[in-house]
Amino acid sequence: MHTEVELAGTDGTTRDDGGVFDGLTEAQARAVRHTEGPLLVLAGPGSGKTRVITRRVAHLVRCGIPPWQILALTFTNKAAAEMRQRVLGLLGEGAAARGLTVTTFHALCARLLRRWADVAGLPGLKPDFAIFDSADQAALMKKTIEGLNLSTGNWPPRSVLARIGEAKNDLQDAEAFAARQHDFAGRTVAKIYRAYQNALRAAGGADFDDLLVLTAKMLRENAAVRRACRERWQYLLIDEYQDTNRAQFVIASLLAGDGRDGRPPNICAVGDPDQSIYGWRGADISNILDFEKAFPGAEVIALGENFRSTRTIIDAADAMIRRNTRRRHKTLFTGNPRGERIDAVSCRDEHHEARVVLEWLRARRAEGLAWKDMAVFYRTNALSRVVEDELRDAGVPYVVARGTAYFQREEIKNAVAYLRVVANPADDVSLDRVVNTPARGIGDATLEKLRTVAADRGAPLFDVLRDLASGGAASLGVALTARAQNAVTKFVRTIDNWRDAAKPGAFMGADTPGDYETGALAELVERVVRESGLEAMYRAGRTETDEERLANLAELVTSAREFEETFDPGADPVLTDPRAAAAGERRTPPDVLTMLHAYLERVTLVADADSVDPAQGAVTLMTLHAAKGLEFGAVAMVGLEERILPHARVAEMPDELEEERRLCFVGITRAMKRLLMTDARYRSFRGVAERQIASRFLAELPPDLVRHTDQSGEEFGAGVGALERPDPTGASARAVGKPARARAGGRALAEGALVRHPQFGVGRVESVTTGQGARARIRFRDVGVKTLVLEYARLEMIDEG
DNA sequence: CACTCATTCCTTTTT
DNA sequence: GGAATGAGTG
Repeated sequence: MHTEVELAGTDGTTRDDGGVFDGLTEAQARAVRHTEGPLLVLAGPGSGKTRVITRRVAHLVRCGIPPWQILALTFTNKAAAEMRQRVLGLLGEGAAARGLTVTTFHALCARLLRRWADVAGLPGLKPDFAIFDSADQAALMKKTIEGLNLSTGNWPPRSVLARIGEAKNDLQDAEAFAARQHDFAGRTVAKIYRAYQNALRAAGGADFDDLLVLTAKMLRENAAVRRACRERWQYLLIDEYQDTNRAQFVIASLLAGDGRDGRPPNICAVGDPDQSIYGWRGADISNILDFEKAFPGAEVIALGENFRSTRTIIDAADAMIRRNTRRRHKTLFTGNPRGERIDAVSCRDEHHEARVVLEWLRARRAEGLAWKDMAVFYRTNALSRVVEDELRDAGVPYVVARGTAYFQREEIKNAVAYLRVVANPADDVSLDRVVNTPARGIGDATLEKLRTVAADRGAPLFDVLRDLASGGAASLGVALTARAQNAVTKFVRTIDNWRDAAKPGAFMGADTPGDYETGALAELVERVVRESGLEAMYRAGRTETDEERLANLAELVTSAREFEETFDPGADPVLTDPRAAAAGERRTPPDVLTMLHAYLERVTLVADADSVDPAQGAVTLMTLHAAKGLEFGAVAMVGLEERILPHARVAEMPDELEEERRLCFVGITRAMKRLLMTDARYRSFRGVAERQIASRFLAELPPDLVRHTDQSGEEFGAGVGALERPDPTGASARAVGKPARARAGGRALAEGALVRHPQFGVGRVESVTTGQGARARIRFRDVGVKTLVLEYARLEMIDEG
């Protein structure tokens, strides 16, 4: 990266020793200068937070602190990468920063656990544990609930997981949780909690929450581990401190110490209580509100001056956020010009809203702003689709910030599941996914028998498969066809072959002394993609999506290669001795299995926000949550309606209103120059148009700062959206889109007709049903056959056929 | 055992 | 509007 350019361009600084203080305000400089003892930096939006953090790290190093004694923690990989990049820019890429640890909470915990799990007395957790993401968690939870003969209808896996997650964030293990439950529902959840943890450990897994909880437990209960960590990291810096939960607070406190050993807690927490938006995930805003209670004698520095936005935007944001009660007073102000008023437009429905947003963005473009300097924010992901359609139809380039999307794709999940089984054959969840994908004759009936054996033995399923492969069905006491047995044997061989290839000291099956060769991991990934049959499976399909899938699999190999190339054992907090790393000493190179673990860790811990890349020349679409920490010249916020922002949940949980207001505050303060906020009078949820009320937050903005136009009564362009335009009265909205006969674009639809779908493109109708919920089966030229509900599918008639 | 078709449910936000 | 699940057929 061009760190030098960036450095000179944004700061005007040089590499001179005094450079770290150049261009800083008095308050910023104080925060940089403070090195010993607890420090809390209350950094308002656009107050130069990142700059302060990076300068502070550079200053510490300049003061003679060895870089490997510094630990900087963030919440996202992107934030970590950015911070590292900027620090390196200040210090130079060379040895000056070697050993500096900049990472996320979750990644740090994963590493610490791998390093010490077996010595720290964490029952059942093996160092090669797999990290279970939310999809894995849900799958395992479903199995667990069914295993207890409970119904997933009464005990929805997602809500049970949410409850257990809350308990975990509060550091209650299954026993502690059980002790607090007195009613039937609570006791049942406690039972599920215990069973879930057992299943998780049996599968050699740890979920996201476990990473934090177990690390907190380990640091608390194991003095040796605690000492080792404290010895290594003497200076602790935590970004977005307002988002820390109880477990993270405990980890931070234990790493910082309480000063009783004669060393002051050198913890620097940076954050803004007004931007705390992860309360639902267990983040505890009291951590930052009561920082001085936890760390007596802490210095507190408020950065209230905003360098990002116009005065209008800052004044509006400040007026709104002042209504919150749970906050630390901090006046927002800016020396920037007043700028334009905020645009607020009331629209007729979501399609009209999308059109309004499009035209507004075009106007900004006409004023000379680049697409990449514009963004659209929304409260829920579901709101993005209509905007996407509009931008796509208009030919406006856009990207949706969905970093996890790539790894959620079926083909990638499959390939990753194979890799996870290679890394850890006990991972039953991943094994379930791949054992018969692609179909290889190991069907449900066969698996059911083998699962029973595994359950009886209390062993992972793969062990049973392996025994079957070597000893035959009779040895397990089950009856299986020879065909099934052969299929299993072949599968086990395949997996074991890969494992052998990845074993320490082995290189693609052959023993290779000496260094780890870059490319070995990518080669393993490539082999898995090919030999698993996944490649052949997607190659067999000839549709465009199959081609896309093949391309994605190829991309996975590339990503593994890139990972290898950028992997730096010296930067790893626990793999190598930091002093040795700092001295540039060569260490034992990692084996392929170690690399595989590290790679899977990386793959599992990606977040949506990680994928935001403003370098592309496109409008960025994202949730308000993902927007935190970013800035754009022009921002459009859609869906400013009651039950959306603030979210409907507030009706039941009034306490959450303040967090919704903070979310709105975060959105507003991302805008540098121009801001548009829209609401729609009618909006469709699950296909039903509902009457909407403008958000109370709009009314909280000082009227003189806003230019409001009400277009909700106006007519707008007919055409594509005509079918589902709701009736203005709302009462008969459903009737409008439900003609007795199947129609598209107002014309009768019959077999053989040629139609266009806004997303799927051109297709021919194969069959059609009439009446309530009329559907048409359409063969699309590009995406294959789809069955669409005519009421919702915005079909355009090309030829009646 | 694999594939196709129909029904159900869905909706916060994410490491 | 669509994904995920479940029933039924070849």
